[in-house]
Amino acid sequence: MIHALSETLTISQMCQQFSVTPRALRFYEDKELLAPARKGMQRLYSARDRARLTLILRGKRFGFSLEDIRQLLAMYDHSGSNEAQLARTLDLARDRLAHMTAQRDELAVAIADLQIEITQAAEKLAQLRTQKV
Amino acid sequence: MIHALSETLTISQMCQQFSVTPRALRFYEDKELLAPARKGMQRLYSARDRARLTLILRGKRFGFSLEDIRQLLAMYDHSGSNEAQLARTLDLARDRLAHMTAQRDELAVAIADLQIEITQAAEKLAQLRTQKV
DNA sequence: CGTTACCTTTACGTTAACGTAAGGTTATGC
DNA sequence: GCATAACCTTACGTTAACGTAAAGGTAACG
Repeated sequence: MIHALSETLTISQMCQQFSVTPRALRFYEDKELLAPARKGMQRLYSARDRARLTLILRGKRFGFSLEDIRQLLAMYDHSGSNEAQLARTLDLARDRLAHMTAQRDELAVAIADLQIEITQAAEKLAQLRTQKV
Repeated sequence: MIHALSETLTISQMCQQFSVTPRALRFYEDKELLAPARKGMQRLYSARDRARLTLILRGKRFGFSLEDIRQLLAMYDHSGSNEAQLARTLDLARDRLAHMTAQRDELAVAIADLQIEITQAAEKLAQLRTQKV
């Protein structure tokens, strides 16, 4: 059987792949964002753990707190298979989505602004250089 | 003369307009992100200060540190009117731009992912509700 | 059998970005 | 003329997200 995707990684292998420290991974576990399996004392990270870590790091880049991310992950788990849970979780997801689209829109504006600044600065620099000649 | 845009605001007026605390404004000043004028001891914030604060808060929403933002603001000042300064500043701006466009692209992916999750969750919820009937 | 590599836990230290409390100044209303 | 509001400075406290050091277990290698 081929099980490449279900292969499990040690903590140092994870650190290499994701460019994080062991301390960070243990910290995320402590905060209940990850829950790797154990072989004796040793942590073993599954494909699911890797997927979760991807989401964790992504969330961080978007300025979410670890607590925010923990809730998001709970949603990706659709952990509440009962109706009330699922409804609450869906609300939270829609909030996040609104937040992210707002962020995307603002980011577009910021990028445009910055591009204008860059163009102007580049022109000014070109002027300074031709004047020298 | 009409000078509505050059009117100056007190710290509490600033706090209202931008939904920040006085402590935050003083903190930003301490870190050299703002430098409002003074009338005696009292801070007076100009239109330029307001523009800078807008950029500060925007930067924060994008996960930049205050130190990052301080450098960005120095760029918006095009403070180095000498060639070397301007060139360095332009490099920094292009770095930021690259970072922001990367962030935008990743955000687009994340939004798409989340939308799929939401759709699936919504369907599941609908099922749960029709089953009840 | 020792040491090297990799893992573990516990626990105190650190940085950023403010919060909060204490104590003092200035303008305004009554 | 004094209290109230709005400002100020100084300084210690707090939270998040780890860093780092200490002390120890285990498996393989020579």
